Parts: sequence; structure tokens; C-alpha cells
Amino acid sequence: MAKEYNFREIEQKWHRLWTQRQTYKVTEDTERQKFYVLNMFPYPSGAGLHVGHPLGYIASDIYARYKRLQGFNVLNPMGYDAYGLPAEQYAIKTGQHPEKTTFANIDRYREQLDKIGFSFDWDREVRTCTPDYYRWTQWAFQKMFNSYFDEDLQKAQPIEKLIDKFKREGRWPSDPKAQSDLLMNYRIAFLGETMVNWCPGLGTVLANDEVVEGVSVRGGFPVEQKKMRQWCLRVSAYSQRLLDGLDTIDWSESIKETQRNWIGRSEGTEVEIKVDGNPDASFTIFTTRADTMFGVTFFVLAPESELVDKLTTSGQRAAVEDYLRYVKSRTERERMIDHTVTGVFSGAYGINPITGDKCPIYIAEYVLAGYGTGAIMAVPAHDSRDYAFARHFNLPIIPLVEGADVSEESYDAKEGTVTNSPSSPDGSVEYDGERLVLNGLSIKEAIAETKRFVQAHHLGRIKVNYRLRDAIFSRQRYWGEPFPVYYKKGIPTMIPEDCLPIELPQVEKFLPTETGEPPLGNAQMWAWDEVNRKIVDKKLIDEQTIFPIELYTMPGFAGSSAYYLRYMDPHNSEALVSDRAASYWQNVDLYVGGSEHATGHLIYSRFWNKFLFDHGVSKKEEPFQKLVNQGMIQGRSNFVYRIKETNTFVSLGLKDQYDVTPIHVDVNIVKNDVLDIEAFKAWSPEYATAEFILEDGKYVCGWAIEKMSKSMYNVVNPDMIVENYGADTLRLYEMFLGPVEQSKPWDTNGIDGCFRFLKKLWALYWDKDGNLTATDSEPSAESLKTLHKLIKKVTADIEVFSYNTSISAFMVAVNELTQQRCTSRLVLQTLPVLIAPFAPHIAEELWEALGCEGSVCDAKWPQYDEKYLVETSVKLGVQFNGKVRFDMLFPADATPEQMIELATSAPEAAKYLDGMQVVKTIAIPKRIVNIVVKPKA
RNA sequence: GCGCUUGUGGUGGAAUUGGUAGACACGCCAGACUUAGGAUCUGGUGCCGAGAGGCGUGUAAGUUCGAGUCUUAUCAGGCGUACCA
Repeated sequence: MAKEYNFREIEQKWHRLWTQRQTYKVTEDTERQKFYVLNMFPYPSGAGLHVGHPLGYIASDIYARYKRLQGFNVLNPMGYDAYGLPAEQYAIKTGQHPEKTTFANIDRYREQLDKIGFSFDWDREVRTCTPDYYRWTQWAFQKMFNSYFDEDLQKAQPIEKLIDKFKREGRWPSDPKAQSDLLMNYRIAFLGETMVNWCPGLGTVLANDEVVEGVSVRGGFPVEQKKMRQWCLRVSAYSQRLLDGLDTIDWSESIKETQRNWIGRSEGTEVEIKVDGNPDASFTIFTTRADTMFGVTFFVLAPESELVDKLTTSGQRAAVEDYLRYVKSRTERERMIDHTVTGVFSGAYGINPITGDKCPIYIAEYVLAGYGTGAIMAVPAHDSRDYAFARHFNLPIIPLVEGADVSEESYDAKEGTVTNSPSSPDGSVEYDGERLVLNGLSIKEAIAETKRFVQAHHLGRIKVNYRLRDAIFSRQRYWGEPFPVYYKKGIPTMIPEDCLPIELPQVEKFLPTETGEPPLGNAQMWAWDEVNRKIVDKKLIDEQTIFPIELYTMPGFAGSSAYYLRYMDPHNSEALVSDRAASYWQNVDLYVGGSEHATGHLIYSRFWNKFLFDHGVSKKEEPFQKLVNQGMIQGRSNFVYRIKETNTFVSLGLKDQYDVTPIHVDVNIVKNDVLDIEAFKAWSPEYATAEFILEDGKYVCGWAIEKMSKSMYNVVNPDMIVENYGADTLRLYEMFLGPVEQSKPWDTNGIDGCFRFLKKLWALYWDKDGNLTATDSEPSAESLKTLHKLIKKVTADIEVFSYNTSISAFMVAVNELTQQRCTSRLVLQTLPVLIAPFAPHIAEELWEALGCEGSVCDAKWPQYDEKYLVETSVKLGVQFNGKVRFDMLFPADATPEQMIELATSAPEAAKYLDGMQVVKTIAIPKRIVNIVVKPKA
């Protein structure tokens, strides 16, 4: 009786043994080189894992196991991003504490993950919602509060240095409130009165990356702009370093480009504009097109700008106020979709500093308060937005580029030769004793020249602007890290570091209080006793020694910004990470996760790490050296077609003959697009009596690629695959589906191929009586060639994450070895090592069956030897005029000349050479023989 | 609008980086074994054509002895972003 591949038994056995033997436990080992592999940790949602989740985990696990086999000391941890909105909203609905549901979800995730056979060191698990973890989130926040960004050094410094500086300069106020207010302008974590994205639907503020197209990412509720006092992180201070760092890391060009755009560096010029007849008022505009100074025909202020009130003349005040009311009434969303031209004249005129021309100052919503200075010089000829505005208000348009036709639209391109600048008869203008001439220069030269001129004559300065905003760091929510902050007579004060963590207080209700306070307002024990250094009942607040604690909590990205450091030293109660562990593990060598975090987590984390790097906590400026973005797994939905007003279903190929309604059908009762009719009848009572019109005796379903979602009945969870085929098949198949980085629909159709492959591999080791086939016989030359070809291919493929092609190579190799009836122990012992990263369970089982020592995880990755790959002869195509005419064998070491000689003298060549003359011959060893001929004259 | 990215059989996808396009797998067809098969094994399978042969990597041109790969234009899909001056 042949021995069966019993994946259930094998996988259970090895899960048990791996745990018992602590196979995946990692410790710092300075003898060995480290390698740090990391997955973006999951948010444990109530729905559990679906087949999309493990894609990245499998990909990184393969790499981690491969590196381990190569002798590296590999850190491959896993944990949970456990704070988040869904758990809180579930709590609001059901009254269940979010901690309870979150921990239940985590247990379910763990159970599912364990089935797949990852090499995670679970001793290092972190959960962002446990006090021993968020203690360090709070600690980092306090460190940011106590730091400022030194522009000259371009790094974070202790706030005390700044205080010293103020004292030296005599700018240090004596009043504590004034001190606090002054420092708030510099602290890296600071309280700011800023315009925030307020989402009434969620009852909280959101960060920029949590808002898309004017609605919240979670829930899709409208978002409005509101001025609020909030904790913020001065991410913008790190703009330049965040930008520069991109050149030092190994990420895909597209994600780096996304971050570059998000940071949005633009080099431009700030110019002071004086207001006609109002010597006290002046404003500053920002432009990247300094060359267009001579085309300015008006100025525009953002409606939110403080200048609006200052500049509006009494005659225009009523109109301006009307306009401001209109702007305020519009939601962010309306402003985004509707780009109709609106604006109002302020009554004031600005003076173009170079020409001295007076131009009207308008107020219009197309200018944003939050970017640049909130004021622009408008050059309608060369900016499409200014152009639309000028057309609408009948303002002059002055073209400044040779050949630019601005009768229909503006000429925005930065290419061409400047003309008309200035438009004076002699083409120049004198200012402060120097003549400025731009005519004849290219636009780029003109920009540089104007910058120089503006700078030299103190009309303004060169300025670099970034689009990147400071991150709003507080949320009006319950389920998040509490701030270790109390308000001492209104002054935000840090709770002493040695009193951390400040634990999340228990509350009865998770909604905001009736007075509109955040949910933490419901907590009774939420006041800070400064003398006894502990949390006390808020009834005791006396504003002398007992003060209220911050009611906000931190946003989701707080806990996920430095978790990779905590994995290095997860049980340390003295520090986020010990110096020893941080020095050993340095940073993440390979980070795997979705590209949807490009402008969120991946920016915040880089910022957070740079901050900790400035303080010597993190040892590398960039946290993630190489990033691989796994693609999304989309759902593949199946449809059945019900003939209208009947309970009869018609197969796909025949549906056009009827009037049908397509209905989503659970993909789990469809195989290879063929419906399991009995399962369908049992699926819902409605279909119990259904009838079917079949084709070829089968019911064929239609299909579509859609998002994986419950409502489409296309969610496939990994447990079912593991149940039916085993974890090794699941692992292989997820990788075989296509390149890791590519998004693709989940489709179970091909899974049998991977399952068959494992059965074939298994069959290679056992004879028909169930005995091991392995013998000590010398392997045949062809078996050695098969093996070494495989080693070479798999090694090269893993290095570039081309797992699908390495699996193909395994399939070919196993087929070849089966045909060769290979029984050589030497070959049979090498295969499990090669396959171990992909299918660890079967690899362990075979390794053990062969009587090898220890775990296959600790084996040595084999080296290939070119000598087994040498060909004695090689089959090449012989081309005439670039077309392959016949194939023939050449000695592998033939020189090009010999190849040409052999090819032209071959009998098959005669008919192509007849009546022709050879013009040119090309022979590339191991490639091709090409002969160019033409008819004899 | 801007930025990035992808177009190859019925399907997922290969192609040593400019050298015999379609590896491997699914599906399909034929056969073997079988009471049976959603098991296993063998062979076939880009398209047109009976055949020789011809045509084929979104489309059109170009460079080259030779292009899926390089250049230019163009079309289509996907992702990101949005009045950023």
C-alpha cells in the first residue's frame, strides 16, 4: 500500500513540535548576521482573516525562512494594531467593552494564523492596546512635547535648549501661561488652534489621509473644516528629511513618488506687496513663477485670511461679508466638486513692487488659506485658475511668452522664451538703480533672474514650501491611547514619566457626554493628584493640587508608528527598546504590506523614527530599508441566472435565450464555475425547490471581479482551503497565483495543480509498499542537472520575490525526477531544504523521514555547481533574414565562426542559400545563428 | 487635470533582459485504468489552413540581421492625488 500524503496529520504534528521545540524563538546573537523581516501588523476585525491577508505574510515568511537557511539570525515577529474605530462602534452598538471584542478577535486571528505555519516568534507579540505597550507610545509623545526642531541642525533638540536661548535673548516671559504659549509654537508635539477635518458623523477629527474626496475613509461621512484646539505633531518640520530619505531606501518608485507628491516640496519666491493708500497694510504672496511678475493683473486672498478684514474698504464691506457667508456655507465636498468661479473685490489695490502698477485685490475661495501665505499674485495669461477668474471678472490678460496664444486658454507650460517683460518701450524697467530685463530668456532663466533680483533688492525672499501638514494627533474617541497630560490651571502639563503608563479608564458609555465632551468625559477616575502622583476621582479637582486630565485619545497611527522597535525588545519594562537590542537589530530589512498606507502609516512611521533617531533611540534614520507592497486580493463573484418570475435557473451558455436576473451565489458552493446544485438548494430555503436548465449536464455560473465582501458572497477564508488541501497547498497556491506585488482576483480554479504537485513530491519518496525510496546510490548525471538547475533558479527567484516562477521550477524538477526514477539520497535530501520556505510542513516531514538531524529550518541552503549544468550540445534556431527556418544541434563550445560554418553547410540550409548570396552572418553562442542573404545580382 | 502603473492564448501568468513568444498551472479534447469519480496516469491544446505554409504580445510607425522587450505617437484599463499658486 502506497503511503498517502496525509497533510492533516503532518501539519498538526509539526505545529505541535514547532511549539514544543520553540523552533521559531529568536534571540540576539552577535555571532550571526541579523535579518529583520516585518509584516504590517493587522487590525483584528470581527470578520477574521480572508485569503487576502496571508498573501503578504506568506511572501515574507518565505523570505524569512530562506534567509534563516542561509545562516542569518532572522527576526520575524507578528502583533496586532488593536486600537481602532470598528471595535469602538461595535461597543457603542452593543455595550460590550471594545477590549473584550478586540481580544476575542485576536484569538481568532491567532488560531487562523497558526494553521498556515508561519515562522513567527510569538514570544515577541505586541498589542497596541495593552498598557505595557502603549506606555511607550505615551513616552514618545512626552518626548516630542519636550523637544523642538532646530532648523539649523535639522534635528530634534531638548526644549531646554530653546528655553536657554530665549533667556539669553531676553525673550523668556515670567508668566507660566505666556511661557507655555511661547513654547507651543516650537514643541514637536503641541496644542494648536488649527483648521481640522471635523467629521460630525463620527464625532471626531480626522487626519488628512483619513479623508478622501471630502468624506471620511471609514464610514464615508461628510467632513467639514472647523477651527479647534488639538494636539498636533510637527511632521512638517521633517519635510526635507522625509524627502531626502526617500533616496536612500529601496522602495518602489511609485510609492516614493506618492510620498514626494504628498510632501509636495515647491521652490518659489515670497514677495512683499504694499497696499495702495494704506501704509500699515501689506501682505506677502508666494509664487513659483517669479518670471511672471510683469503679467500680474490682480491679487487674490483666501477668504479665511486675516488680511481680508484689514484690507476691505468700507464701500466693499457689505459685499465681502456676503461673500464670506457664502463661502462658509459651502462644505469641503462642495468646494471640491464644484469649481465654478466665485470671488469678490475687496476695494483695495496692491502695488506690484517692480512695475509700481496698482492691481485690484480680490477675495476668492480658489486660494487656500493653508498653503503658502494664503495670498497670490494672479497671472491670468499663465495660470489656468487665474485665467478663469480674469475672464469671469473681465480683468486684463497679459501674455509674456513668445508665441503663446491666450485668447482661449492660459499658457501654463514652463517652456518658451520670455517676451513683453516688461512691456515698456525699451523692454526694461529700473528699480533701485538696477535695470531688470527678462525678454529673450527662457522661462527657467527668467525665474532664476527674478529671484536674484527680488532677493538683491529686498522685495522678498526665496522660500521653499511644503504641502505636508502637521498631523492632528487627538481624537474624540474612547478606544485609543490616553494622553499622559493634565491641565494645571489651564496649562497642559506632562504626567511624570515614571508614573506611566496612564491607563485607559473604564467607562460605562462609549459615546460623547451630554455636554459634548469626548467619551473620556464619562470616566469618573480621571483627575491627576500632583502631590500623591496618582489618578483620583475627578470630583476632587481643586485646581490647587488636583487637576483634570486630557479627555482626548491618540489616533490610530500613534501605536503603529514605532511597533517595529518594540518587537526588538518586547518585554523591556525600562525602555521602549534597549540600546543593545536596537544596536543589534538596527532597522527592518524587509517590510511587507499594502500600498494604501503610502501617505499615512508610512509617513508617520518615518517621521516618528527620525524623531527617535535624533534622540539616539532608533539606530537608523530610516525604519524600513526595503518595502514590498503586496497586491490586493480581489473577490471573484459567481452568478446564477434566474428566469424572471420563476424559480428556474439557466446555465451561463444558455442565458441569452431567456429573460434572466443575475443573482450572486456563494463562491464556496461553486467549483471551477460549476455550481454544486445540491449545495445551492441547501443554501437558502428559497432555492430548495429550484429547477435548473443545464448545459452538458452541468450548471455553469457567470463570474465577475469585485471587491471581496460579504454582500457579494465572494469571501473565501483560508481555513476552508487549509481544511481541504492543507496549509502547504494554500501557501504554494497564494504565491503561484502571480507576482506578489500585483493585485489579482482570488480564484480557486488552479489550486488542484499545487495540491497535485505536493502529492507528486510526496510520491517521490515512497515506493508502492510505503517504504522510503532513498538509497545511497550515486545520482545520475541528469538528476544532478535537474537538481542544480532547480537550486540556481529558486535561489535567484527568491531574491527578487518571484515566487510564482520558483514554484513552476519545482513542478518541472519533480516531474523530471519522477521520470528519472531518482532514488538518490543526495538529491532527495536536498529537495526538502529547497521547498522548506514554501511548504514547511511537508519539508519537515520528509526531512525527518530521511533520518536527518534537527529541523529542516536549520539546514543549510544548498549551493549549485555550474559543472552539472554544462551542456555538451545545444539546439539553436538557424535564421535566414531574421526568420527561424530550422533547428539544429551545435557543440556547446563552438565558436561563432564554427557555428556559421556548420549552419551554412547543413543540408537544410541548401534551399535557403540556393541562388542567394550571403550578406552578413551573426552567431551568438547559446543564442542564435543568423544568416542574412539576398538574391544574387 | 496631474503623477504613477499595466496591456501577451479560453484563464492565471512565463520569457535567461534585444535572440526559437506562450514555461508552469487551470480549463478543454482524446485515450488508459475503473462499479463509480470532483481519484490517478498518458498524449494533445495560440489563431487561420486539409496541407505546405501564413498570422500572431492593445493600435500605428521607427531603430535593428532580429523587438513582447528599445524610441515616438496613439488607444484602453488600474491605482494615487486634486483649485498647492
